[in-house]
Parts: sequence; C-alpha cells; structure tokens
Amino acid sequence: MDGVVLQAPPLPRAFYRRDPRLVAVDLLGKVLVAGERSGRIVETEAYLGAADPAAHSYRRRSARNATMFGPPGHLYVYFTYGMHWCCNPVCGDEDEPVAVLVRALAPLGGVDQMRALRPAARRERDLCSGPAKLCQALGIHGGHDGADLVLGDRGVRIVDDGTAPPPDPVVTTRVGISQAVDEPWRWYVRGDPHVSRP
DNA sequence: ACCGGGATGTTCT
DNA sequence: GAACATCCCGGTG
Repeated sequence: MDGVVLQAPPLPRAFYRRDPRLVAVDLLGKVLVAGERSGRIVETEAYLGAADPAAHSYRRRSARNATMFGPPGHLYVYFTYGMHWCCNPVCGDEDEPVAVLVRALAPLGGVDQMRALRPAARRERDLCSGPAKLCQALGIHGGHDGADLVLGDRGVRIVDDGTAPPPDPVVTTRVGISQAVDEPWRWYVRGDPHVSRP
C-alpha cells in the first residue's frame, strides 16, 4: 500500500482550480504526502477569500497570506497561536485567494517517524487529528509555504491511490473561528476515528 | 469524559 | 494591545 502511494501521480492542477467547497469534499480520501510520511485526508474546511470574513485573505494581500493569492495547487502554510503550523492547498484561479484547510488525516506511511515528531501523541488516532497536529506529524512548516503540490515541490504532494471517496461525508460548520461561524463549509468522513472533532 | 487555563509569538488594528 | 483557522496538561466527576 505504501508502494501504491509512492507511485501514484499527484492530483493535477485542474483539480484545485475550482470552488474550494468542491475541492474540500473531493479531497476526502486522497493522500497527503510529505517526505516519507503520508496520511489519508479525513477532514477539511473551505475558506472563501473576499466572501469569507474568517479567511486570512478576507481583507488584503500581505506577506503572510501571499500564497493564497497565487496559482492553485500550491500549499499555503501559516503559523498560529505562537507555536503551530497549519496547511492549505490553494484553490480557484490565480488572484482568487481561496483555499482548503486540511484538518485531519488517518496515518498511512512513515508512522514511526510521525511518532518521533509528535511525542505528545499517545494513541495512533491522536497523531493527525487536528490541523496543527498533522503538520507536526508530517514535518510540514513555514519552509513549505508556497510549495507546488502538483510538482511534488519540497517533497509535498497529494495523490489519489485509487481508494473510493467516502459515500456520505458529513457537512458541518467550521471549527475554531469567530467570524462566519454559521457557514457549513467543513466536511469529514462519517465515523472515522481520526477526525479532530466529530 | 469533560472543562479550564497556559503556552507562545506573529499579525494586524 | 488584541486576536489568533491550536494543543496539551491537570483538575474534577
């Protein structure tokens, strides 16, 4: 199974060049790879730029959010709460600053490395059950901001290993925000134990 | 299981 | 100076 993931081609640019809400649901079941570590995406949230007060790109372009304004298929990585990194595949067209926050993974490959990178995680399901947890487990940080997922730039990519998409994903409001709290732009795999908050 | 508070520093007002 | 797309630990029940 690791072999399938390593050989699978990255998702094409066109996959990302769409409404982030469509990309968010279609990312469920795909595999995020960073170096020798990988996990199946089980939870996502869409952020809609100028139409979304909760988005980092709601007001204007800045040094931090610049990647969101760039072409789709690149990874926007930001630092928050003084210690955590979170990662987002950029979606839509260039200059349309929309993206999808990857919120949870089911660990797949390189689990021993993940455990070493996340000593606080006691159980397997604590390894990647949150947007900052999964970045720590996969070793994703600010040095990956802007990396091209389609080219596998800096070792990061998202692949389709042939697994069927989840049949009936759950849709809910987003987590951890104080603006646009009623927008139903979070998706997760029903019943999956690796989701950050069922 | 659930809840409350502290960590820690960048970004924006 | 406040807010922050979070996590962890230690308390209680």
